[in-house]
Amino acid sequence: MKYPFQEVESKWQKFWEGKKIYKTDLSKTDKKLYCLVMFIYPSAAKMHIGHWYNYGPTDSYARFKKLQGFNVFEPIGYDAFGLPAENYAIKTGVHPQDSTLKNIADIKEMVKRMGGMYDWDSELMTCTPDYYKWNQWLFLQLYKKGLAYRKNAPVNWCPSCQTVLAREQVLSDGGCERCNTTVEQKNLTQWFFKITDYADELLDGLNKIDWPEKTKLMQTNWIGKSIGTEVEFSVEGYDEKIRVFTTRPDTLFGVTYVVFAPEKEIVQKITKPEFKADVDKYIESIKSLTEIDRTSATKEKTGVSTGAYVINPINGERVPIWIADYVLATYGTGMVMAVPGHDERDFEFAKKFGLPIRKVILQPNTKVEDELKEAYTEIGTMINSGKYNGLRSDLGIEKISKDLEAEGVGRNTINYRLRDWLISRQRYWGTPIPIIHCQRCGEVPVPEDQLPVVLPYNVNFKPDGGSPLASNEEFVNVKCHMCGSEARRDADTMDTFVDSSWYYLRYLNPKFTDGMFDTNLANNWTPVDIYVGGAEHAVMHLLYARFIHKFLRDIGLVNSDEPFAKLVHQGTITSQGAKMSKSKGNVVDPNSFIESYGSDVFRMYLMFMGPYELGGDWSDKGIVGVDRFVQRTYALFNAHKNDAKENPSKEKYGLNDFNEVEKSVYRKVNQTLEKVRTEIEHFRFNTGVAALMELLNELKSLEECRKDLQTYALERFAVMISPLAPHLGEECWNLLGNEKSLFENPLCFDVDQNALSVDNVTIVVQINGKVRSRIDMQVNSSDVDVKRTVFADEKVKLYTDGKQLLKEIYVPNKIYNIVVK
RNA sequence: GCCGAAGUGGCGGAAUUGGUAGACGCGCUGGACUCAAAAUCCAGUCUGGCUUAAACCAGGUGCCGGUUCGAGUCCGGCCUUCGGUACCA
Repeated sequence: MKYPFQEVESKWQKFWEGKKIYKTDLSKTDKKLYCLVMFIYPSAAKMHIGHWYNYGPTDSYARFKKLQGFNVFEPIGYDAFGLPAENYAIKTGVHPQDSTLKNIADIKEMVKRMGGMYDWDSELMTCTPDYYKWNQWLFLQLYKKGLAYRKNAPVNWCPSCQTVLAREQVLSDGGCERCNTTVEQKNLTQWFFKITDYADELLDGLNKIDWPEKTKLMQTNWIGKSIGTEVEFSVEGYDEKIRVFTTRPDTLFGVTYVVFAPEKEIVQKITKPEFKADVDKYIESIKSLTEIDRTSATKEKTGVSTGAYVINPINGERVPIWIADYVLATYGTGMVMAVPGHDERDFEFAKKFGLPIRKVILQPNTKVEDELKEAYTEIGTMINSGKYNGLRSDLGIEKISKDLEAEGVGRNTINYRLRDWLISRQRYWGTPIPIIHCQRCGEVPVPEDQLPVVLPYNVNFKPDGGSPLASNEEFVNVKCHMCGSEARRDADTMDTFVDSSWYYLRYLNPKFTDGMFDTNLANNWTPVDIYVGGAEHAVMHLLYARFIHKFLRDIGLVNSDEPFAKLVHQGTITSQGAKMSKSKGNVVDPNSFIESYGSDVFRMYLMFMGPYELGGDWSDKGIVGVDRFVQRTYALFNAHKNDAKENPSKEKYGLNDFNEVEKSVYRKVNQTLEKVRTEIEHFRFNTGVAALMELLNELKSLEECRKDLQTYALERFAVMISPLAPHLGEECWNLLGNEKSLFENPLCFDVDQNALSVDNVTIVVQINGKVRSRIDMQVNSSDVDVKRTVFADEKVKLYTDGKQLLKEIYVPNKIYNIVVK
């Protein structure tokens, strides 16, 4: 009889739902385990393969932990605000709220069909006022502490999405993270969250969390902490002093010019009249360049002289001021000292414009008079550096830095690459920013008791350059809370990454009305024990959430430093070598597989495909293998109906109770218990499934075993397979005659360590490193016995007779290596 | 350019601290069942050599070299692919 997956799956789904087996009692914190998967972005009505790959295995992990007796909390929800819904609305006229709610309903049905053990009482969606109210409240707390502020700055503008983007949301090729359109630079007044205040802590905290090294490294690089010195130069002919940031004060004697970012205001002031025309022309010319062109490291360097000079504080030398676009206005002071001898960029620039190159660091094993063919950027001996000559340059860094500080012309400084998080968006489908702009009072926060600022349903969300909310008079026009005069609401909405920065806290009680979330529960249940999601969030969501968590801790709402104790990235499933996308037409629809094989088979196949962290290219070639495995499993249990009732097994047996076949089965069952446990524990589902397949193969000899051992084996098999194929597992368990559901009464069998021991081992005999023979010995035979047996072996004799014995290495129970000449 | 990960049969992929390379599955080949097919079951399946066959021998984990009794695993130098990053001073 074929496994009737439709019937079985819906039966157990109804059972679980009816018994509320998914429900977690959060008041019990003993053996608590918060297993979280990144919530769903409901931009389409269907769950695609990527969702299944993310949620299925994670749910299996959660179920496995539940069977082990953990009090598992596994919630799910919807990251419901965002651009795709709004773009869809622009195209079709369907309101984002309507399409989103519809999508969520469809997705929810699919998630249930998958057999996820989600706590539906904790379900949340970010687009409801009772959720986003707390985004606004969070904003106000940040605002109070000066961590939410508005400034005019050059920002990334996506002309297609018609909104600004945070820097994290611009791809490395300059494209928009959502739509790939090349972003433009614009000077706009925008809202920022001051994540940079937490830069150091975000860096240090990485040491305390169990995350993939690669992800931590990405965050480290993104934060880009750089320790250096700010050196003050005076501008010749002006009272003005300028400061440059350098990590190499040891090369200060090698400065032959300085470079300002062209957009620095001071450029206008210090440029000599006869250079003005060229300078203006240059500034104009770079305006037409895109950010990518401008910052491309492969682009040839350009720049012009201003005709002005600064004085080098270390030696009083006069060096020219140039402007060049390779100096970024937004990093450090926007001005750098140029040391062409020891900096690649400066070298290239100096070569091109004929500026002097001075060697001040001597490369070991080279001569002072050797010409520099390229910039030497490593440590060496200081030369041409006055009283510092002969000093090792890394020591020179400290020494000069100290001396500059003593002279009052320098100080130690730390710079970060990290910028503040730009959170305002000129779009409709998001959280309104709780600020009003009063003609008299200026920026006024909406009082907390007036939250939420509700997102109006009726707006013109067509993109015409401005924020859609701005055209909704009813929304925008308000009286100032301070003075009562006419005011306008801020018409921007928040980046949806604000929503996802704290949702894991809200899950604990999404109906909580006394605050953002229940602090008691949060203190007991966070940090999240295991968090699973895509690596593409490494420097976006995963950085933002850490920042917000630390802020919430600082205002006393949580007591932990980090939101996610352990992080696992699932790999990406591609299709024909490319990311699945509608535009490429390579999207694989999981539904057809669910319909022909059922969700257990599909889930298990996704796990069996390969290492979870690796993902891979989709192919359905092997799914029949998993299906066969399921069919054989079902057939086996069907042939053993009520075995557990009729022939109950003991908890444990002695190996002496068995004949050889029984011993072998008993051992294999226990080896598999051990194997499956460690594999699932480490998210190595592929080898976990393989171990169960091996066991099933071994169980071919089950009929030759005594009846109670059959029960012993089958019960354990059912329990092991149930996290991976939950419906099948329950069904098998039930077929054996067990009355209580596995997930209703979690159960986990211990490994009989005695069964893991073996009587006999095969010892491989190598001669000069080549395998020449194998001998079977009793386990832990004495070295003498092993040696005697080895040398009695015909093949060994063949290779050793008449040869000189040089060496013997015996690795007990494994290998016997003989070296002969 | 820099940083990181990975290269193993026809395919997806296994291989504790260096210790029998190719688990498990797909595919393929042969057989059983069948009037026949599908499904299922059984056997075989890294490559080459020699064999009716088995046994045996040689080679083999991207390439070149090294360490070691022994290397997919460690070290040095390359090549390729995929992620991240892009003049951050």
